[in-house]
Order: sequence, then structure tokens, then C-alpha cells
Amino acid sequence: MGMPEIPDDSYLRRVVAVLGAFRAEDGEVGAAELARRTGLPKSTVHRITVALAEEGLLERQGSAMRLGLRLFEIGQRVPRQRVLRDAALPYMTDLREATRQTVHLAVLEGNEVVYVEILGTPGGPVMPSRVGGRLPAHATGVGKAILAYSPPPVTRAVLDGELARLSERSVIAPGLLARELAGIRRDGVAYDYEESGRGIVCAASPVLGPDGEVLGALSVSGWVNRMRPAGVAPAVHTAALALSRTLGHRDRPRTPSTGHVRAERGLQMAGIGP
Amino acid sequence: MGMPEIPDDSYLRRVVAVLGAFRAEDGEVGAAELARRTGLPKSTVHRITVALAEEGLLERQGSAMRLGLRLFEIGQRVPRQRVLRDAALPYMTDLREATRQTVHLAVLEGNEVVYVEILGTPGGPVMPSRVGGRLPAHATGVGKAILAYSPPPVTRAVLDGELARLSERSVIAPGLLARELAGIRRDGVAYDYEESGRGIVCAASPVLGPDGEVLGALSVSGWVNRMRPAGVAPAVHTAALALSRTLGHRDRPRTPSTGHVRAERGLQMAGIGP
DNA sequence: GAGTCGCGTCCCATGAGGTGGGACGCATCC
DNA sequence: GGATGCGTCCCACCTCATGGGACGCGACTC
Repeated sequence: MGMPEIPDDSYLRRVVAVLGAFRAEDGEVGAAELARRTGLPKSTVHRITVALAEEGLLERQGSAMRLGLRLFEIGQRVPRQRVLRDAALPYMTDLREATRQTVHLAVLEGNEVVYVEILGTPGGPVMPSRVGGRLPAHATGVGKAILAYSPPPVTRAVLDGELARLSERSVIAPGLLARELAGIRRDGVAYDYEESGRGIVCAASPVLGPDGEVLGALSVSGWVNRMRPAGVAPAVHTAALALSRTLGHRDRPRTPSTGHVRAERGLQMAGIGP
Repeated sequence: MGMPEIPDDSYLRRVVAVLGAFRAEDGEVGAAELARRTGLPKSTVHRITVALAEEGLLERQGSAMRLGLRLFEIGQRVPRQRVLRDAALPYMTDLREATRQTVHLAVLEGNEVVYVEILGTPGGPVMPSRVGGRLPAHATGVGKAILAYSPPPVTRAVLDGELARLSERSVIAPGLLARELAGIRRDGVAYDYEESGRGIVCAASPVLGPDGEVLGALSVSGWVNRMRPAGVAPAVHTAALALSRTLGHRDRPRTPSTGHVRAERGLQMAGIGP
């Protein structure tokens, strides 16, 4: 009866668990705290942190430790974010210049979006988003834009999963969300009316790759009483289309099932680099 | 005779070696290529990459693999870059606005600087620097600014180490470099006259923390015939001083040995928060 | 079409090394 | 002084990483 103590061990899993135990807010953390967060024996955490520090992935200041700079270096080499960010940055600055609002660039990972770059504005609202941070895809503008152009299995997984609410206006009804995604596919623009946070609205558009696959999304966000989503939508849409084109996209954005998709080749946007 | 085959194994070291084998330029890499770069047996690399993919640190597209988005997420949580970057960004945009040149933010790691943030300009030169990339500290403006305010042992290690040349004007004479660092301590500004790359000049100033310890450096770079380093120096110096003040620095920047240094507490800039 | 090369994958006997409960010293707090 | 938390270290057990080699595959060459 019952799982035999979870056979799911392996050294690497524990190491990653320790690294993942560091939260975005905290700087230095003690070994005991890490043991508590990971559920690993104190002794094991101690040994792992010592080993990680030897490799430079962790920095030890006496007995307190924090994530090492080497992790930042490696993280900046991740193609999914680097290629997209490098290509998108000029368009993002244009977008901020034109709209005077906060500009977001995000990609999808599972049921969530990961923010790759954010260009803020001096007087803008404090967004719940952080570079490298995650938010439920269904409750954000960028997330809905990506989901609308994702392969059916991906979209279905989100619709069938748990739809958490970020604010009282978050759309958490699967049917309603599915219908909204259809509308986004038709317009090429997704809206967020205070669904990700109080007082924050947003317009977003998908960024498509060479084979019509969605790579991420751009968005413009601002205070509900200082920005009209429909007003900035053309700018966001245009910027996303232009960015898609520089990334090699040829067709007009359509339903993923339409068009001549060469799915076998995958993203293969490897050689774009410097 | 000679080293007995390097007893220096350990699983973790190999795992980190595999992750480090990914270069900034390349997107997807094969297992055989990784084995070649790391010097590890093909069989070992295969097993490690499979394990890494299970943890999400690597993404496998068929048989090709690339660094996973999770590494980017973790990398963005590294305090050394996050706290500094968040605090510096406003000053950096001001600096770019005022000078219309490329602005750099970097920290020291060993004998090299790691670039934390770069604000480029449309018409500016292509710099050898990349966010998350490394360059020899002694051959860059930011590097010399940091070294000038670093603890003696750190500076000595660089002076005694190998001083590689990035260009024909790189300062690679230890004595000359030491004298230049003394001048930087006096002025609060470091210059780079085509020492890091052809046609590129730069002015840099150190960013100091609460206890007078150097956290990093700001710089402004541009074409040698379109920017006068001495002209932008006051702006860079001012921005660095202002940034240092927001980070809790109280005294005027002096030689690290001067002033009431409370070194025991270390950086401890943990709680500055999100 | 036979040969060759490089690739990713898988197997398996060996032993290196990760495991974790527990002990220890040390601070801090009541 | 007792209690609680911390980081560190030890050591007998046994899991699991090791890497040489075999295999199938596709892409070339002669």
C-alpha cells in the first residue's frame, strides 16, 4: 500500500532543489532555512551547499550563502530568452517611446509566462511582473496572446489545469477563456482589464517565428485611468508583427493549424546570434 | 611521476562543466560536441544531459539540446547583479540620455569583470561586452575603476596574474597599471583609451556600498572620434556617486584603507528587497 | 552497394561517493 | 541554567555514477 517512500531521489534533483529554494526577494540564506524549504536533511543540504560553493554556483559569506554570479552568467546564455530579447529590445524601446507606458516581453513555460525583459516608466504603476519572474499565463495579457497562438495541446493543458486568480477580475472559467482566445486569434491582440492586478490594464500581441510557431509576446501596460488598451493596441500589434518579421516569420499571423507549418524543424533559431 | 590522473572528480563538477560548455553564441549543441568541449566520456555526458533535462535545466529538442529557461530564472535571482541592477537602472538611463553614449554596469569576479547591464545607443559602436559576459578587468574602464577601490589583496592578485591584451593599447605592464590605479583613486574616474577595443574610449567610476566596499562600476563608452572621455567623466562620476548614496554609502570615496571600514559585516545588502 | 565516419543510445560489472542520523560546539533568548 | 536554534563534522551503509564498449542509424565517399 502507498508509495514506498518516494524512490525519486538522485543527487541532481536535490542540488536543483537547493538552488530553486532561493527566492527572488532574499539575499543571504542559511543552511537550516534551505533544509526547511527543500525538506532535505540538514546534513545533506550542508554537503550540497559546500559542493555548490566550490563550483562557484553559490557564494558563502561565512555561514550565510547566496546564489553565485556564475549562475547569472549561464542564465544570460539561455537561447530562449537571449535571441528573443536581443531582437526585441529596439522594438520595445520604440514602443515605450510611442506609448509612454510599461513594455513587457515574455515567453511561455508550462502554464506560466516568464518575463524576459521589462521596460518601465517613471510614473507607471508597480507591476506584479519581474524579469525572470513567473505569472499564470491565463491571467496576463502576454500569456493570453501566447496561448491563443500555441498548439492545441498546450492551450488545452492550461484550460484543463487549475486557473488561479491574480485579481477579482481574472478569467478563471475555461469556457470563457477559450472563447476569448478565439477572439484574440481573430484580432491579433489580447487585452487584460485588471485581470493580473488592480488598476492595471494591458494590450498584448504574439511574436511568431519562421514556421508560424509562437515564440513569446509583447505588451504595453498602464494604469486603467491613464491608458486605453484599445488605443495602444495598434502600436503593440505593429511592433509584434515587425519583430516577428525580423525573426524570420513570413506569413500573416493565423491559427496555428492554418498555413504551411513545417513543425519538424522546431524553433532552430540557433544561428541568429552575434 | 606527475599528477595522478587528477583525483579531482565528483559528479557536480562534471555537471557544471557540461553547463559551462555552452557558449554564449551557440543555440543547440549535440552531446558529442559537449563531450569534446568538456573532455568527458561521451557516455557520461549523455547521462548527465538526460538528468539535467529532467530537472528543466536543459531543453532537449530531439537529440540537440540547449540551456533551459529555468537557468535564466535562477540567474535573475542572483543578488550581486539584481540589487545593483535595480538600483542602477534609473541612473543609467539618465546617463545615456545626457551623454547619448553606451552605458555599462559591471561587477568584479576574479580577474575579470562581468557585465550586469548595458544600455546601447542606435549609432554607437559594437562593443566587445555582452550582458553576462566577461572581460579582463585590467583592460576595461569599469575594471580599472573597480580595481582601484578594491582591497589590496584583490588588486595584487590581478597585478601578479597574467595581464592579457584586448587591443594593442591594453596596459599590460603591472607597474604602469598600479600607478594608473593610484591616479584613479585620486580622481574617482578611470579612463580607457582604446584599451579594450579599437576605436572605443570610455570613462568609468566605481559604485561603493555602505561600508565603502566597491560593488561595481558605471561607465560611458563611445567612438574615439565622437566622444571625449574627459567630457563625460563628470556625468559618470556624478551618477556613480548618486548611485552609491542610494545604496547606503555615506563617506566620500577614498582609498579602501582610509575611513572607518566595518569589513566584518560584508556586503549584507540583502534586505533591500524586490 | 560496400565502406566509413560520426552521431545518439544503451548495457553492465565495478567501486567511488552520496546518504543521514546523530553528536558536538556555539551563539542567543527567556 | 535551560532551551532553542544554528553550522559543522563523523562514519557505516549501500545507492548510483562510472566509462569502455556494443549497437543502430543516417550521411557521406569511393
